[in-house]
Amino acid sequence: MTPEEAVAEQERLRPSVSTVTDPGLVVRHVAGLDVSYADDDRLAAAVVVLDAETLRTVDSAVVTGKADFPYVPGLFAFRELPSLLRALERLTVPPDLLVCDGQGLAHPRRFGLACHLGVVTGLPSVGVAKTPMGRFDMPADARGAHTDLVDDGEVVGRALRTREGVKPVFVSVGHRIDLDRACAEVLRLCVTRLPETTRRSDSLGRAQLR
DNA sequence: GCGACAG
DNA sequence: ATCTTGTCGC
Repeated sequence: MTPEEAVAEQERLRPSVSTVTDPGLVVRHVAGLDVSYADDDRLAAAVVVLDAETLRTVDSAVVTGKADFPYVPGLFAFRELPSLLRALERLTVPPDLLVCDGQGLAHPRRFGLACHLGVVTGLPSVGVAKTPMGRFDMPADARGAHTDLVDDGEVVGRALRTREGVKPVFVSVGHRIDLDRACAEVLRLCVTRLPETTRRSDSLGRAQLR
């Protein structure tokens, strides 16, 4: 797939994104997804499923593969999506929400990895990124404090303080969820700066490469 | 033309 | 993404 075709694919799928939360949505099992890279072109896609209440890991899956698409800002999903989908297929416990390592709507074409993964799977999803794709004012110090993440005049997400005294993370809607709920779900997954879903999938993936 | 640009 | 344990500070 060429970069041009990838962009066309994003524009084709983008209209399917929903920012509405199903009134009956109960998030009991949350999946965290992440991809780790080796020195060569090998990679490991990992997904863990946590009990949202206790934060216990109730399921996980890892797959190895090759990076067949280069890292291009704005086309990040095309590098990680194929392997992440393979890992998701291996789960036994079906997740109610996907927490992705990257942006959702906070993307130049409003279709980051979290949106892509959400639309393709049909599952609610949120993006949690460590660096912003847009401008923001620093939120207050308290855990839970947040400010708008703005790109091109639009509010595309939030800078969320998940822990006092540390840099905020950047939350944006992926699919089938609203921004308030997305932030609430992310916050309850945070013991340290990053959600437990992200931390555990990250360590599972890098362990697989060893 | 120059800088920006998730992981 | 990746290189990476102990250590400084509140």
